[in-house]
Amino acid sequence: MADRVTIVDVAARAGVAISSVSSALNGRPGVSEATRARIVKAADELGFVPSLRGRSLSGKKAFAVGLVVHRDPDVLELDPFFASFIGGIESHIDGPGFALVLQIGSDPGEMLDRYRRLAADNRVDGVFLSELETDDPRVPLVRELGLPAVGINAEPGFSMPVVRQDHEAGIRALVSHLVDGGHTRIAFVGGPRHFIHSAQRERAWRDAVESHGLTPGRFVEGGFTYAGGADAADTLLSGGERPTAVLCANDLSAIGFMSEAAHLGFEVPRDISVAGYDGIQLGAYVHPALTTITTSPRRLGFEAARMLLELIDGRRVPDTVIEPAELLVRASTGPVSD
Amino acid sequence: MADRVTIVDVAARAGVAISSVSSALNGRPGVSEATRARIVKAADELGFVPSLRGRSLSGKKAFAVGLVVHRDPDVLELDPFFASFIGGIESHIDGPGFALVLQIGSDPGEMLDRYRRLAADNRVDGVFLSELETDDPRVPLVRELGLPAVGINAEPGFSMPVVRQDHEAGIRALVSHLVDGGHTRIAFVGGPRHFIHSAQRERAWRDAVESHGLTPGRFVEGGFTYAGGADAADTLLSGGERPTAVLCANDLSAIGFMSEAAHLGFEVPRDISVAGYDGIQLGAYVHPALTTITTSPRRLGFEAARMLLELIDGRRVPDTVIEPAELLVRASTGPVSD
DNA sequence: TTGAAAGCGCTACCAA
DNA sequence: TTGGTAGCGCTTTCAA
Repeated sequence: MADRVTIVDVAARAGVAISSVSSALNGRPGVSEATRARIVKAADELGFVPSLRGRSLSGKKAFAVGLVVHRDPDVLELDPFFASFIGGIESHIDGPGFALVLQIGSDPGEMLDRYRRLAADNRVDGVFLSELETDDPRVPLVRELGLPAVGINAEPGFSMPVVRQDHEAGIRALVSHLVDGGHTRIAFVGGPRHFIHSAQRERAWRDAVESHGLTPGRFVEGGFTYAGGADAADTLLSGGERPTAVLCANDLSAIGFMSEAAHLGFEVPRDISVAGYDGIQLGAYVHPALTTITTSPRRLGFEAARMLLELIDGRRVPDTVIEPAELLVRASTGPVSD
Repeated sequence: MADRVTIVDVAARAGVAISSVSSALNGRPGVSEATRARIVKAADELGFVPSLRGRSLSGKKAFAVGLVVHRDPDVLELDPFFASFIGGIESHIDGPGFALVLQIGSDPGEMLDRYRRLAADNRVDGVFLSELETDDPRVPLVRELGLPAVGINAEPGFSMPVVRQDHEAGIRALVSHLVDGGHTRIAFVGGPRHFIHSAQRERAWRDAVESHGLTPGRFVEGGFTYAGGADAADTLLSGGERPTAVLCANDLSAIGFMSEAAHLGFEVPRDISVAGYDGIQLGAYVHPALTTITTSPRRLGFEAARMLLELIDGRRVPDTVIEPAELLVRASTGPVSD
């Protein structure tokens, strides 16, 4: 490995001072066009790449952003969100030369410490807060740490900049689709209620059903997992008043629900319509193909990154709303048959 | 945010030179016990956290390792490997104060550039190379860049340190289990052949089947995906000589295979036994529960991290072999019935 | 417009 | 055993 080319080498080659090189290469004023051109040429010839470390040390920036995923790897295994979300983040931060520091952990206590260490080490210039919970302790923490942060899918009026994808329209469209099909008993398989996005979906379901003059059906917690969805099927399909349709808070629990329903001898959608939320690939392949509401994690990641980099630059950023999640009707929902 | 506490502050408080502080806090010799104690006390009282940047700049280390996932986020969506693998990496690097820089990308050309940039920026001190392919261009690249690297599941005798989990024993056990059940036509649904781990599994299947004096059944490419597994079912179950058992190169394609088989009117395992490879959670919940070979991505991550940090420290490390992948018999395989 | 020099926070070397 | 100091590579201020 050849010795690293430094700003000193460039300055020497261009016959100028290093400060001029710095100014020229960073597009700062105070350098004549001729000099700038000469410096750029020298830098090119030498293959100069500014040292991140030098820049960090003097500029007090890490040129990195952090994402702490608070989730057990086993549960994460089937999660459709993060891979795309991270892809979206990177598609934005790459240009400005930022990198993503990722941490995965399941211990709740330790999680806050991870943010503390990221901040103490100046490892990152800002963080993303996803899977927000009500009274999420990370919110006061990042504030205390002075760590720029962007929240994902929090409520409007949240105490930090937020990027959000509207869920209500999609759920409303789904419920309308079901009501149009003659459904009156529409149940809900929710995620853990302490998650904001979980609660949001439940509320949207209630509101949408009520807006049609109906009473919301039964609610069962499905924990966002395949097994939880299957358990919910056991519960909802055994009891007396069976729903004719069920909306699950995510696709994975909907697929678990369908599988268990089939196992119990019910046919989807003839005996019960099932819908999910997320729009994961798998939903297109299961039998019957899953009706769902398609979200845009990649887009959320991209916008979150854009906002975070602006925050880091010291600018104020308004909340961002991306295109709403959309209803995608496939084969797992249909009209009531009796 | 209060001003950062620096080594200068600690030195002032302890009434010593900063060089002594550095030595004392880094456990280097040349400091008396009394002085060391005084310095530690001062550092504690001040809440001193050494600046990563300062250390990086002067020590020429980034205190970070990199993982570039070369995969389309949509495909990654259901991948069981990376979340656990990353969890394993972190459980080791946390202590030494390293962080993980993650990049996800699907563009093959761009991927090599990512490694180049990670190296040029000195963003990381080393990288993990997973999902190795035959003649993988990353291998010469990291060598050229002088970037320490650890390979995951490559062949013995690979040109860089490797951590490996034996797959042969598990596949042999599975094939024995099938042969014991009277199966003679055992097909294989493979992953893309350019992947080393994919080719390994295929070869192990061939060897195991032949070791029982049988001829390997048909081979179909399932692309490691649910849809690919389903397509493979279409192919294998329609033709004349149907296999009585099929081994899929990963669980996801096995689950797709089972789903499509059911859809085509076949019952698993009565009409055909199906087995996967990986041991993902989902396999426990599908109907029938999937027989599979359980791998240890978390353990691979942990060992890979340990090796990489040693490499970074300039030590030579021998290849590591973790406990072999194990056969887990569930309900999707059974004796031949006719 | 240009250049010199002072940091940024740390490590490591060399003298005292 | 201690302390002083020269880097590490850059940004930024201040003179020239």
